[in-house]
Amino acid sequence: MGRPPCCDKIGVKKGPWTPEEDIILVSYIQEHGPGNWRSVPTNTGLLRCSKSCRLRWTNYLRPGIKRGNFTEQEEKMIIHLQALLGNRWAAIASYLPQRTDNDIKNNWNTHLKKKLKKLQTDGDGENRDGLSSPQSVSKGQWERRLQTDIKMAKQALSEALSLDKPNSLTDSVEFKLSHSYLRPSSSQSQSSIYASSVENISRLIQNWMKTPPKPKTANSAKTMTQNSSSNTDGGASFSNEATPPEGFDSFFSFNSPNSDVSHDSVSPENSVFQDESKPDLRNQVPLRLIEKWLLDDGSAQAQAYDEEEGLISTSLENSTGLF
DNA sequence: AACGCGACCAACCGCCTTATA
DNA sequence: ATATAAGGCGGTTGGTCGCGT
Repeated sequence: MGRPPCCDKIGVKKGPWTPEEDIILVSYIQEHGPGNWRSVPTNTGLLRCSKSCRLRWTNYLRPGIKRGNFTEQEEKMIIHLQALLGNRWAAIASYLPQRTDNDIKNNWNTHLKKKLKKLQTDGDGENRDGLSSPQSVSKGQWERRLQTDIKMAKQALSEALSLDKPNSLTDSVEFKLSHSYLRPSSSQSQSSIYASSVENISRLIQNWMKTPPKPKTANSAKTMTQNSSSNTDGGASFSNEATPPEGFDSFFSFNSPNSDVSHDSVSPENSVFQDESKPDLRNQVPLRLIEKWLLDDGSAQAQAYDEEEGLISTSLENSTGLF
């Protein structure tokens, strides 16, 4: 037979999450780690299906998520990646570690699609800035995708072959960055990571108890989220009535104001979670590969790319006309 | 003040793939 | 090998908010 049944669909709550539910979920994940979503509703008493719990975690509660407006840099990157990968939001999100696929998808549907459309009508479909028009994108899209897939496969293979011996690849900056979470310092095992976060969450709960949200409200969660999304810093997600508890502050303070898309903004703790909920970067094309590809694709005049940030900075510079 | 409308976004839905008994 | 549930993903929906009239 198959697996045991997940969660019976009877009495499953739907709709916006309340702060209480959020805290329960976060506390549980702090203790047990993400994964095994099937057991989450039963173990926490949450009247939510496992799918809903997972979604809430990955799209909202997971540490390291940056909320609020997208930067130009991010938008440009999304546009390029969308042209490259199509509507594969999860894949696109893997290159924007602080953004969720849902976020990117929403941003695309509400902003970027219009921007591109406007650009297309304004520029009469002309390619002024090196950014591919939708037509030109679809024209060579499959060819490009194939090319990318081949590169991905090659890269994955070369990494797999070189895993056992340190070499130039493993010495590279991006390798260190994307693998740093695999080598936690001896003083910081995974369990201790969770433990420290448990402290945070308990403080969070204490503070939250002091200033409980107004009971009304199917909107309390919504209020939280809306406030947080208007906060371009991202991070803490409490309404103004309930001032951000200090625990929350430290727990969700992964996003420095200028840490837009950089990999190294991922803290070790963050990485532990991201390791679970984001695609493993080892299996992704290194950013630089995509970067180079985009450079080839978008603009022949772009020569160098930013070593520090690992972004598609230079090629994207060429599409500043968009914004 | 009331209404309409569009923008925004969290959450749901349904399908597909993967894992497991 | 097969059936079935979990997990993952993209598309869509529905509630809320802000702005203009």
